[in-house]
Amino acid sequence: MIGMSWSLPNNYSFEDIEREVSEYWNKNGIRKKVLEKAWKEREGRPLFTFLEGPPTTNGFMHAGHARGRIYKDVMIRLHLLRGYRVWAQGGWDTQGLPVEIEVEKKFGVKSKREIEEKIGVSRFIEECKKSVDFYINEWIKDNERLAVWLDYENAYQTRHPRYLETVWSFLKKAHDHGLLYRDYRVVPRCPRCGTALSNHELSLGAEVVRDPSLYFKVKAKNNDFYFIAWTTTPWTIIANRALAVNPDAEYVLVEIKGEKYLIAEQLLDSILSKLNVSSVNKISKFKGKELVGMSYLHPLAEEVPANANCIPPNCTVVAAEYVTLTEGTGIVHTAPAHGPEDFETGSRYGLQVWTPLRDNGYFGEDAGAFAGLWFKDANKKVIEALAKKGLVLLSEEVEHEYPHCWRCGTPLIYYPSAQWFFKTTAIIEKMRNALNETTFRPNWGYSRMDSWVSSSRDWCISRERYWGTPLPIWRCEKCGYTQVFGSIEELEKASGRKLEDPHKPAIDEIVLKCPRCGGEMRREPFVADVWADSGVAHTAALRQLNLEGLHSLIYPYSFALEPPEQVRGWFYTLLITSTILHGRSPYRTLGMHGLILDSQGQKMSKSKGNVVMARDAMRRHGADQLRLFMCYRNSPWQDIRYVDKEITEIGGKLRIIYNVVKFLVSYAQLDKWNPNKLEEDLKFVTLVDRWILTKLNKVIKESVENAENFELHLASKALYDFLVEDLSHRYIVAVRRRVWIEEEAPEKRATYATLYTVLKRSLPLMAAFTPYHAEYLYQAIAKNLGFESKESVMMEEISELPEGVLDSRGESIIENAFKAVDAILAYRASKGMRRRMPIKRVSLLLEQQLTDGEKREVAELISGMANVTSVDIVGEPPKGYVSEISIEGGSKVFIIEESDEETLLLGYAKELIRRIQLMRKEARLNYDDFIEVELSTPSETLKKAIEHHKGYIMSETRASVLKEGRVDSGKEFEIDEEKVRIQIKKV
RNA sequence: GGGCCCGUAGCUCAGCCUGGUUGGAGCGCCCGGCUGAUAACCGGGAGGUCCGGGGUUCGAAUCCCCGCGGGCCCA
Repeated sequence: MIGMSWSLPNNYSFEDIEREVSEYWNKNGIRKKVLEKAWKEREGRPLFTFLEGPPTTNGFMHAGHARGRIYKDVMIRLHLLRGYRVWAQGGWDTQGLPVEIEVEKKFGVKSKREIEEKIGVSRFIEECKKSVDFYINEWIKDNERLAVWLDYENAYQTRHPRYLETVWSFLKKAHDHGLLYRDYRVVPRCPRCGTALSNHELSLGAEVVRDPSLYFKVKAKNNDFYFIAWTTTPWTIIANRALAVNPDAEYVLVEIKGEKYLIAEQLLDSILSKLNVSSVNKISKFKGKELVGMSYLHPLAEEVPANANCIPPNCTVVAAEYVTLTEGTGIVHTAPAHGPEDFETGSRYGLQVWTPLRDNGYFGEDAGAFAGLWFKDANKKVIEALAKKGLVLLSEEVEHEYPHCWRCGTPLIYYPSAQWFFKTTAIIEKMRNALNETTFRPNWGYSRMDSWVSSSRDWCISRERYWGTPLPIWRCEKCGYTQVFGSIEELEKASGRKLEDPHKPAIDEIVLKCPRCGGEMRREPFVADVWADSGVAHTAALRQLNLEGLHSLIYPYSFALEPPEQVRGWFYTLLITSTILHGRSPYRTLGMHGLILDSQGQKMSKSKGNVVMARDAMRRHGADQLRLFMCYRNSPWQDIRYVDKEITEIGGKLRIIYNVVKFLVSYAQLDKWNPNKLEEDLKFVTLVDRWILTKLNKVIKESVENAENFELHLASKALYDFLVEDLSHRYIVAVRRRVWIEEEAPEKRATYATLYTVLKRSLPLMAAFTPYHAEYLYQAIAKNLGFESKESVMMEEISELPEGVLDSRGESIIENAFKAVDAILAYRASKGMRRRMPIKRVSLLLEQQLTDGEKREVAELISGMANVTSVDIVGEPPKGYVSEISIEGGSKVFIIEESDEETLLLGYAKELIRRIQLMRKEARLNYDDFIEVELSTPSETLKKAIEHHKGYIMSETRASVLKEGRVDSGKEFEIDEEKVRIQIKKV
């Protein structure tokens, strides 16, 4: 346990660290302070304004959400640390079907009728509000745990009156420009939810399903042949009103088994092979347009009364360009009520838009034999009825994509109804121009979004539901005159009523008098598509706070970040509304991030049950490990597999960094070193110190620049690999002998000063990625070494990036020295020599010219790291040597002499030291405890080693007494088959 | 049918934009070593038709074209 101490115990625990930091932040309101300072005290600084894509408040945060939020936070922190003036308002998507469905589940109701009859609209809406409150609260908890620093206190909520007013002003402006219209149209509809869906919602819920693939015969009227039509939705045949052909295609009349069939020539072979018919007699041939106008007998005339007496143009052949010859028969069964294209054809030819299907998905009484059936269940009955009359040519099944409700999974139907539309098609070019101002990360996002925008269709913005932004549209029942209100105030003025809450049901009570005919005007009974809610965030978020005055400063937002599916969702609706309200793109840079897959590479989904919740991931790994994993593992825009082992592995870097800090703090404390005389101490730096300081500069620059380009994988790799590989594995290994010196030494001061400098400058950058660890280590250094720290590492600034390389010469010398060390170690390994056994003499030929002092330093470094008794730095190859190893350019290592008796004895002395150290560790002695050592060995070699190196052994092991004698307790070891028994005792 | 992304060691991925010495890292595996911050680490090894095929070039994992496979999206 750490407690609020900023201590550095031996048993590293990320749980303890994160708990303590979390308490510290909460107790002192650090998040709020940092964000406030970054806005209020940085006037005139470069701006970074972030637009939060509001999470829907209908469930908990899962790993995929967490990934996006981590990146958002890293970008925000980075800009905070870089000294930007930062705007980071939170936001919540609080209305719409997703919220309603959550509440429906709670009540166990499944249809709109049940909501209205069992619960009542008013109570249902109250429950929606409560549910939203609950989930916002839970999300904030997870966000705080994840250390996502947004301003939650001032977060926008789409349900707020001043927020949803902006949806109204958008609609009003659209209406003023003639871009809002009511139309009777065939739209995708969820029969369960009882509402129409927009086209972009349609694409959210496509599923592969098995459906009938029915080839059926339609008897020509006053003729002896059959049209062959194909469908995967036999239930729509009930509402059939025409057969469509491609006017330019060729059709043939063929005879099979005594019957005559009409079919597209190009598709004849594929049909014949399905029927197992090898050859046929082609009777005659027609162009599609020659068939137009021919009448047929409705295939379900007997079963459905309304189909019995079709009057042309109903039940005739019509022409349609969209009829393709890639599948089916080239003759498309057309039901104007159940397909958008069918509807268009229907209105061109004046076909009846007729259906006995009700909008709840069940057939009504007028469906005759099919009355009361669920539309999907009617498939089977229709096929049976046709079969009975011999009208089925071929009935099989096919796997294909069919649209389903993206929230409840019910198969959708196309259904005619009156809806409100925004004329997106009229502003496509404006939107594309606006989009030109936006940069994408990665930049292929641009072409993706541009092509989506280019193919825009009009946006069905009305939903027949309860909990949402009410459409502010009043329409006269008598004359159809329409009025759209752009604000609550406007509506209040017109109605003379105060509106406490602009939601349903209160708002529906407002009835206005028609200014044109004096009739009664009632509100159109719709709420707005939720995508319109979040889609006005660029303006509504400030309006909610009564901060419209800041709009010109904050808008267009610097940055937003979401998964690429938002190209057709939020990014898209933001662009639409922004183009209408302000004539430009609402965001300067858009980032996109990839998915989280499960460990098998499968997409996470509720149905598969493989979803990882954010809080579970954090319970297991902590926030920082998860954050680092997300940043380090892969580029932000590629998918990542969630694998526990890999999170732990990458997270392990944090432990190493912890230990680096512990190394500095524990030795500096022993030496009572502090950074008061930092400048002075830095004057003592040697080559290896300069090497790490130079690298530090490079790395900070590289990391920050990559992060600013949203290449967080490169940014985090640069920083964390530097800290782990260069600082911990190289630098500390190289210099640790210095801190073991127990007297005042300039190189020791230099080491502390260097380590301190590297950490002090790395930790603020680290705070962007792993804020808990950065804060803890920052405070730990401050409290234990005593420097004047900021209240939080997040208040530090990385405002200036170092320019260029400070010391390339020193850098290359040290790099070569390290290579020489590696080469000697490799040589040793190839000879089967133990590391502890010293090599007698080595010469290093370096390309660079070194001063005597530098030579001494490099020699010492190599001697220590590679365990060589004597190292010479030379200018030309030595006369005699055992082995020559090239390292880089012209630099070479020469092994002059491997060993002699003296090094052998020294080696044995080191073996003994090692074993004594091990015993010290096992006895849990402190670094500065003194011991008495007693040894006994029959080995002459070991005895000699002890004799020759007594002082060395004693000083290395902090022994005040070292003697040979009879030892019967302690521990026995074997060194090269020589036995030795050692006993230690604390003094 | 169209658009976008991806295909490099057993696994996860860098490198590709701006072509150039024997193509890298981490993990895993085998062998050896080391361990007074570091249940850490160090050295060596095995393991690759850089998806395939064409082209450009003195030279292609990298640029171009055509395929194949996987993913996302649209139709």
